[in-house]
Amino acid sequence: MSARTTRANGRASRRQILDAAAEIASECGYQGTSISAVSKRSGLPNSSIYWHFANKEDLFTAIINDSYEQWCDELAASRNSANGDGHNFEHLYAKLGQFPDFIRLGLIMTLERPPEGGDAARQRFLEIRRESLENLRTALLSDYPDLGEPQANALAAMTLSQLDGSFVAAMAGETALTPRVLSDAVHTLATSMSAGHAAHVE
Amino acid sequence: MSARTTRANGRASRRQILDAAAEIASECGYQGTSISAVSKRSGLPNSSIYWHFANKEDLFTAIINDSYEQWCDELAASRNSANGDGHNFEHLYAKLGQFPDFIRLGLIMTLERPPEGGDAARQRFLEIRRESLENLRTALLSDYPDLGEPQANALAAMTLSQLDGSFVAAMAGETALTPRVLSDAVHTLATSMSAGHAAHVE
DNA sequence: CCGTTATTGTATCGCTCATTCCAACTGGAA
DNA sequence: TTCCAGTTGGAATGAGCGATACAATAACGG
Repeated sequence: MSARTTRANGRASRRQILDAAAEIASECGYQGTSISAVSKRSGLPNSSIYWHFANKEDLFTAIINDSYEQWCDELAASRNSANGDGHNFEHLYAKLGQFPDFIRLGLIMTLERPPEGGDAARQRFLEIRRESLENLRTALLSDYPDLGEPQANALAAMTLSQLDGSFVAAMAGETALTPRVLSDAVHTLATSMSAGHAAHVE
Repeated sequence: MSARTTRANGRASRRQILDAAAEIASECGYQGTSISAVSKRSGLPNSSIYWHFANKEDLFTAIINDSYEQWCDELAASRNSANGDGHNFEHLYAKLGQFPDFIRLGLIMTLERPPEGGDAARQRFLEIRRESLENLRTALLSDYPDLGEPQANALAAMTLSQLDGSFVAAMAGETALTPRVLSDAVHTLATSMSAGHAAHVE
């Protein structure tokens, strides 16, 4: 009489599809990822993909959500295992250096015009971005209490875009930006913008 | 007896194709741009495109070169008309805010895996990036002579990636990053990394 | 005028795309 | 055993892709 439990095989297949699709999508973007390629890499037929996901757009939304969730879990785990003290930007930069799938895919989708007839996946990524921006803002205000509201907003935006930019730089094969250099820069700007240096943002 | 002058119509057509292709490509990326779409927007038939360019890859290389050249000309012109004094990062940031086609397209192509069988267009964009990085480096050293070589390298890389990142931020609809804020940040970092503050880069 | 060359128009190829259809199989519930 | 929902196999569909072939035109030099 209990609610029918979902078939174990079904969940496993969904996972296989998501893993395969995330790999391909983060390399090839939305337009460059074909359903048949996902089918081939996941080992499951075309029809299984369309049984688990309504269409390509729905699959991509799921990829972003799933990959983001995985990355958040990893971040939390590694933060707990290491020094559990306060916010550590160097740690964040280092973790991003592992190129989580959802960021590469999300950046491509941010830059590309959304496919006509639905842009749920892109919107979901932008939502994650806004959440991250807010997290950065509060983290900065907590680490640098002398920072004013407008300065914190500007610095959070700059930090996020610096993260995006260093991701691009890594993809371009440039190597000058280490996590250390980047986190030091945030510190320099934060202290400079605190207190008497308000001229940075009017 | 003079070398046969190229037909006027030919050059005009090439220009129409490049303009149409640049618009579409910067919005849709490599995979998302179809030859027939370029044909439709440029008003010229399919065969004309393949007469002017060897294939899709060749067309994209031409787009990047052409759009980059146009942008450089505009930058130089507006720099001459305004204050012709030294390097002005705020001016550069403002000019980039006009979203030149080659950057949006170049960023997409940097993030996407190159299409198999040739990645000339992407390589050309990466070459432009390296040139820009070098230009930034010498500009920084000229504006801040106390900056050491390694500091200038790191700061140039950070500035370039900051440019990329703020481009992404603009595409994501975020508005906190003004040219003024960004150029002030470069100044803060440059002065902080000059002279006695060498701890930033070891 | 002619002939040559540059460019366009149209049709077509073989292929892959996203999506759909449906028959087959699977495993628990009745 | 029977039944049925969940899931897979595999083929089909219609559209669009990049690219090519080739006749038709347009402009120029002679």
